[in-house]
This record gives sequence, structure tokens and C-alpha cells, in this order.
Amino acid sequence: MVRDTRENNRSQALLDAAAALFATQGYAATTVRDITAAAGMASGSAHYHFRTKADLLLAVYRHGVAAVATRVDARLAEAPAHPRDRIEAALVGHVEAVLDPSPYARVIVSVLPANVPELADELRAEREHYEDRWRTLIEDLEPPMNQSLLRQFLLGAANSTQLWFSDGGLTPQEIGQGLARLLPD
Amino acid sequence: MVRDTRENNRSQALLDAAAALFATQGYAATTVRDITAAAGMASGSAHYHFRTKADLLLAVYRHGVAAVATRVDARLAEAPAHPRDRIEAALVGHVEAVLDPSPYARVIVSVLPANVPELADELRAEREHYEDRWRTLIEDLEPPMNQSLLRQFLLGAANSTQLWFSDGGLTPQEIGQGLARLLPD
DNA sequence: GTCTATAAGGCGATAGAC
DNA sequence: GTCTATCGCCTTATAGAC
Repeated sequence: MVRDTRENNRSQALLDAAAALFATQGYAATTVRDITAAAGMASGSAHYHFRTKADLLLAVYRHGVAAVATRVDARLAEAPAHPRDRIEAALVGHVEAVLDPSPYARVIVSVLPANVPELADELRAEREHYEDRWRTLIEDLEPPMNQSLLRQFLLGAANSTQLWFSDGGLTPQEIGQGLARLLPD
Repeated sequence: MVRDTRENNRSQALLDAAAALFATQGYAATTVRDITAAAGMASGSAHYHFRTKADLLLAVYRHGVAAVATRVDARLAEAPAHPRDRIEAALVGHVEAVLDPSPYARVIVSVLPANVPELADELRAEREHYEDRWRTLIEDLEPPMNQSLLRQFLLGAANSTQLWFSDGGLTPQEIGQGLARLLPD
């Protein structure tokens, strides 16, 4: 856990502002000036906390992956032991995270690794580590189809919710449960 | 069909170069200078064919949606009448299109409408029009779940193939068929 | 730690020659 | 139609005052 010293406070304000802007505008369209202005700082001050704009994205992206992982693990902790129930719980957690008003998890959908060449490998590695738990969940299901195909389909569908979700319709929970109904028996 | 006059030839070269760059780098990270250099032109010359960079994206995006629609319709034309078979055919066509080496269709995955505010409404409208045929396909299936949820899941999963597909693994056809196996009976 | 000022260069778009 | 040259603005990142 990050201690809330005065210094971390300002780093945190930068991270929050960067996450919100990266999530809604993407990485390339967001400037360091946008971020510092949103955090109430002068543009030169960001570089004391983060050497480059890419460093800021990497930190935000890591927070985002961690936010999804934390939420999924919390759902899994209270899920029944049945493989199908566990995947449903994980799907609900994942969808909740990428639809959360807090912008960190949204960045992992709105910033595509391939579009940031200098960080692509590191961003993909962060994702991979999170996706490991999905490999296990799906192994336990013993589905009658290619397992990595099923994993990619579920994560792709779950991530896409962010592109069409609107308040007032289905809840994140209902969406996650609806996706789980596509699971093979 | 666009006639291949000398003038269209140069517009086409710009569109091809723009599509390739938007597909791999995204919109904001691609410069007009990148595009004209790839098309073998001087940077000032692009503006004779397209007034702004945004106009170029809109033209590329429309080609991309049309490319997906054409491929899906071709698959549907030779598909059996059964609703489930028709959705499988459409899924194969859609996955083939977004994995095609020709970059136009890939742009609709790598450029998110929300990340281009000045064109977001128009890009979404292009997508919507294409997605209408999916509404019909899924109505005919009479699935035991929310129909628009199923539509978004299938399209989200199909589009995501572009983010993890690698040559040498499964073919686009196998991926489309695998996705169809998740359809409810 | 944050500021102001600025270096050094890239951006989209335009003007006018050819 | 395409070129060269350039306008006016914005970019990331740095330097040095406070």
C-alpha cells in the first residue's frame, strides 16, 4: 500500500488526473499540460514525479490491472467452488472493474498496447500476469473447446462492455452474469 | 465503386497509407507527414485531396465498415437458412475482415470513437448501421437472453481477436467457428 | 517541490510557384 | 495536382530561481 505522505499526495494527484484523461482521450491525444492542469500544477512540475509521459502511463496502467485483479479476487473469495460459478464471479468482478467510475481500470481498455510502441511489451506483460488466473479458472471448467480461445473471447467481450455501456440500462452485475450464461456446460 | 482515374489513384494511395498507419499506431499518434511520406507525396499535397486529417480518418473508417459488411454479406449469401448457421457464417466473415492484412477493417478496432471527440458521433453512426444486420440475425435466433447483450458480446469478442491473433495459430475461420460454439441453443 | 521560462523540435494547415 | 516554404501553434522535456 502506498503511504499518503505529502509527496505521494502530489504523485497521486498526477496519477488520478492522468488516468482520467488517458481513459477518455487515449494516450497520444493527452498532453502533459492537460494532466498537470487537471492536477492543479504547473506543467514543468510533473517531471519531478515522473521522468516522462510514458512513465506516467506505465504507472497508471499497472494500477489499472491491479484494480481489476483486486476486484476479481474479491469476487472469487466469496464464490462457490463450482468451476462455472467461479468464472461467473470473476466475470462480474472484471466487468465491475472496467465499468467503475474510477478511471484506472478503464485505461486498460482505452489504451491499446499496440498503439504505444515504446511501452507495448511492458503493457502486455502486465496484462498477461493478470490473465494467468483466467487460465486456471478455465482449466478447471474443462470446456469442450480450445481453452485459450474461450479465455480471449470472455475477456474481449467483458472489456468491450466499456465501449457500449450506458448508465440506466443493465447493471455491471447483470452484464457479467449475462456473459457467464454463454459458458459451455 | 470508385473509378480508377489518375486523381482517384492518388487519393487512394493516401487512403491506403492512412489506413495502414491508423490501424497500427492509432489516430492521434499518426501525423499527416507520416501518411504523405508513406504515399510518396510531399506533406502539403494531402490537403488537396482531404481538407483535414479528420476527413481522412472518416473516409478510412467508412471503407473499413464497408469492408466488414461486404465480407459478412458474402458469407451470409452462401449460408444455410438456419439462424444459428447464419450467425456462425456472419461471425466467420467478421473475424476474417478484422484480421485481414488489408488495414481498412482493422481501423475500426484500433481507433476508438470515444478517443476522437470531433468525429465520435459520425464514427459511431457508421458502426450502428453495420450492426443493424446483427440485430436481425439475433432476433431470428430467439436466444434465451437479452438480445442486445448477446450482440455486443459477440461483436466485442470478434473484434478483440485483432488484439491477440498471431499467424501460425488458429485460422480466422476456426476462430469464427469457435466463437459460434458459444451461441445459446 | 513547485514555479517560470525556454530550448528544440513537431504539429496541422496554408500560400503561391510551377 | 504536386511541390517548397512557412505560419502559428503546440509538444516533451529541461534549467535554474525560489
